[in-house]
Amino acid sequence: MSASQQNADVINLGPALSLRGTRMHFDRNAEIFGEDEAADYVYCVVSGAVRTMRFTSDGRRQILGFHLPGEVFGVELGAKYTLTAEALSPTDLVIVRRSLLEKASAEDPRAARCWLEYASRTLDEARDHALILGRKSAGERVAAFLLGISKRLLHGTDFDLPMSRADIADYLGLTIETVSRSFTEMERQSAIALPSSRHVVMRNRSTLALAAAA
Amino acid sequence: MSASQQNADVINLGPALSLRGTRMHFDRNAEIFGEDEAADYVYCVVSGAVRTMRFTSDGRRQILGFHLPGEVFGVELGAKYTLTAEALSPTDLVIVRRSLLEKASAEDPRAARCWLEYASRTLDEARDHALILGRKSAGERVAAFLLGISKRLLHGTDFDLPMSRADIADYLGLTIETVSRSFTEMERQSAIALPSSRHVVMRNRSTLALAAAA
DNA sequence: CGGGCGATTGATTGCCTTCAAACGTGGTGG
DNA sequence: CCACCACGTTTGAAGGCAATCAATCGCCCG
Repeated sequence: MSASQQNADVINLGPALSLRGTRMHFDRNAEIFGEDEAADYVYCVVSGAVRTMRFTSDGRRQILGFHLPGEVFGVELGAKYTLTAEALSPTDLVIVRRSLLEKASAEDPRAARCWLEYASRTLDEARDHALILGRKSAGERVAAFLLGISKRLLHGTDFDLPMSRADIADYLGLTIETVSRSFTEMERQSAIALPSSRHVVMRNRSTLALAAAA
Repeated sequence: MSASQQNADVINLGPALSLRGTRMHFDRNAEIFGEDEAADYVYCVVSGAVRTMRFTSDGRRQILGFHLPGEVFGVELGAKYTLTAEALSPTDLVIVRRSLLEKASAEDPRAARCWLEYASRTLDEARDHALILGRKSAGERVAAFLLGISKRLLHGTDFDLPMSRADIADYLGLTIETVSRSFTEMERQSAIALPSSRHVVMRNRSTLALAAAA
């Protein structure tokens, strides 16, 4: 499948930072780590997908990010995780002790740089997310979401969404129904096609980009 | 005024990371740095206050954070700033070359740790902000904002807001009118008093905490 | 005293949520 | 093998919360 079989149990944080780890499996909806747990590991998705999220005291959920195959997550800078991670579907991960990452960074400035760049990207994404949540309409949010996701897992013209409408809604600060209606509307505009609810065909990227108004 | 006069031109990123810098002044609404500029400096507010923000292509503004006296901002991990910073009022800052910070971190692991902890806090705040923007009502947002701000600049029972209703609105993803109505409502509930539009008296913190529903 | 800007308040609109029902699909057990 | 059930999704109708439009107020400064 993958070009490099030897990368099976290796996390790649950049050109100068590869770490050998352990393979683990998580069932759908299984918790990978929880808020306030010691942040002793970093993770890389091999197959499946992951959501990270935070909750209000009365149980409302905000999804902060999705993590797709090849992507790293759980790299916290503080001592504890400040969010919760769950598997969206049956998921294989590589986990690496955080201490190994810190050791590598201490020894090699280039490795430390990779780590910083990773953190930088995370922060940048959080800021874009705030812009979407604070200042965009429902249609714009969904369009932006589709563009962002498609950039990460598009092969050819179409792809499968690894998450439900409920997950998308909790990521975009909307309801399931509004997400569904927005999908239908994008389809009506021929920006996408939806042969099934999880399968998205990109029909007109520029229409989508226009609708995202980023 | 301040307890320690000798700290005048020093940025304090933590117990093990103090750096001597240069004092600078910015007028109200002056740009301190802009998106895509080289992130060559880090900043600390001496007096006044600062907003950091990002824009949509059609000009809508999302304020990402406010920075009050004693607080550090502009510590980017990547090569360029990914946001814009402006002075809320006539503001004095201490600026330090980023290279000095990097040098200190390379030489002293404790200094590097301070830097990490700073970045960690920034990311944590961004996540809380996403939760507020995505999943809270107008009243909850304003209550959470007042609690957060008061924790940072409360002396006794009251404080002065350094920012306008428009700034608060763009921070909370609301309109000026909605922010104003929420303030009035909090006042009606005796959670706060507003002798003038910028001056807030904390009357009942627990009412506010209840309204914030965090 | 007049002008300008920010804040408040009121009236109305509209977008998204809520409530409700139907649809489709995948899985299970009869 | 098919019927049935559970769950996720879609669609429809109604309601509500915040946005928009608009007018007034208050304050600072000229």
